[in-house]
Amino acid sequence: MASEAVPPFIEIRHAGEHAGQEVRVRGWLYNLRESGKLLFPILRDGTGLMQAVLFKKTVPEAVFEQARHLTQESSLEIRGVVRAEPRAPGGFELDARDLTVYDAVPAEHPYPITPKEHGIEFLMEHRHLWLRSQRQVAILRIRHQVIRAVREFFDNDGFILADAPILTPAACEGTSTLFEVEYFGEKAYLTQSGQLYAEATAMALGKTYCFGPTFRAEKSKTRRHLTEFWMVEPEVAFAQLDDVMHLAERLVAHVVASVLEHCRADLAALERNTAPLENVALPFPRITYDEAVERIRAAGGTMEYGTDLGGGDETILAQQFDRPVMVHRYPAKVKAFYMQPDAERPDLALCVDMLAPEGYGEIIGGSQRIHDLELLRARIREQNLPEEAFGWYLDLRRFGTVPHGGFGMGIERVVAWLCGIEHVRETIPFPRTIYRLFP
RNA sequence: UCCUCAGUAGCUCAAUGGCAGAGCAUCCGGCUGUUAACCGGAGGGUUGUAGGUUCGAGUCCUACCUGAGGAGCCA
Repeated sequence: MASEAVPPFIEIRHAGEHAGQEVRVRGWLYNLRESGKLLFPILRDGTGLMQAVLFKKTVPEAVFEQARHLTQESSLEIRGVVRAEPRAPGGFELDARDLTVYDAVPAEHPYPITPKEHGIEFLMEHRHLWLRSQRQVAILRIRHQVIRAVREFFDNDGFILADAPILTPAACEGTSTLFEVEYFGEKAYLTQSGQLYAEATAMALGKTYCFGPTFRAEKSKTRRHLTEFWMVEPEVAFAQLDDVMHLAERLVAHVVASVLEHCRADLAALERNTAPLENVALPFPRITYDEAVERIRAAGGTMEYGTDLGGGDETILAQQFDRPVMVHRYPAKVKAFYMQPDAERPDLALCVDMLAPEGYGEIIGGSQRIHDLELLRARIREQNLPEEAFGWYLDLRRFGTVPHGGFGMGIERVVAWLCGIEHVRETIPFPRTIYRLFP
């Protein structure tokens, strides 16, 4: 091998495998400390952080001078020898021989996000840069793992991915507000759920799921709401409410276990106490709506029977369990038109909400669907929904209808819970909230 | 939509109705092991906008704008 051979580029996460070797690392300057004739640049490459050491006498004079003036987030490449260093964060350090700058951030316009504190408005305004911080990187890695685990779960269980359209002709549920768009002279709406379409694909494929963005134009302004969020929605032919609940708890248990297995370092970076996550094992507790109301009242809540659970009620209830709890059989009148009534108590819907522990609220909502044609038509009329718009949906009950059911799981709420963070806005790269459409 | 709170240097925040300040960031200098390094120095302001009260307003009043927290609704 020629003595002039250029050393290979390595990712920082693999630095430990190259101890004693000369390598090149490229990335962005995370921080730079100076101590006389020593420079300590910390490089960030998306896979980790690594500190390099530049001695004034072991690198060319011009290189040292240039490095001394480097500003935060300048992009660069460092050639050097990897050395085990117990004091370094990753356990390894780079003894620099040379340093090449790709782009020096000008001092007149320094990188706005400094290592100190910032307010949320400023950070949101600079979301495109905020993503580079260690905390955001850790959250996005966990989001990636959640999505990977969800798809792995369904794919390994015989489900077929069959995505629903994002542009739709009418409301899936009459209640929520929709974003309206102009569609070649007609009105169209951004989907708020792929469920109705998933029912059609389930009749074709048996077990299906769709996974994509959904939109709600509600003026909700809380830590649990985005106007654009990602939802995974399985739908299963022949499934009844018990099957839906069992599927939901198996999915959540798998996702939690997968994140615990693959994201230890990221959870640690977020200072997430993983003990509550370790508890998440099957089976999850199941209580009826009636029991939930009793428990909430006994715990000092003031909810009225017959209404939906509020955010505070959910927290009171979830605090009584060490893992997610499933609340089933809500009063039919507070739930969607397509939910199958309980045969023994027709005023109740065969539905289930899963509440995450630690006050993270509802992460799953699902039900057994009405499969009887006449009952479904009656419900559509009762809710004053346009029957003609649901013609294709009613067809599913005209041609070999069977009991079926499914649920929707909000990815951002699951990620927020697993990360132990306050607000869902940090769980998606570019959040859309009622008052923010930028960047 | 409703309720509450906040807007002062690039950022995070101080300033009894009486001279607009500090830390970080940036620039200059010092230091051969720094860990949000440290030490010394410099530059940096139409106090969100428009009115009003007052001898005097960052501070009090009114309206508006922007943002945050919460409620309702939801995943």
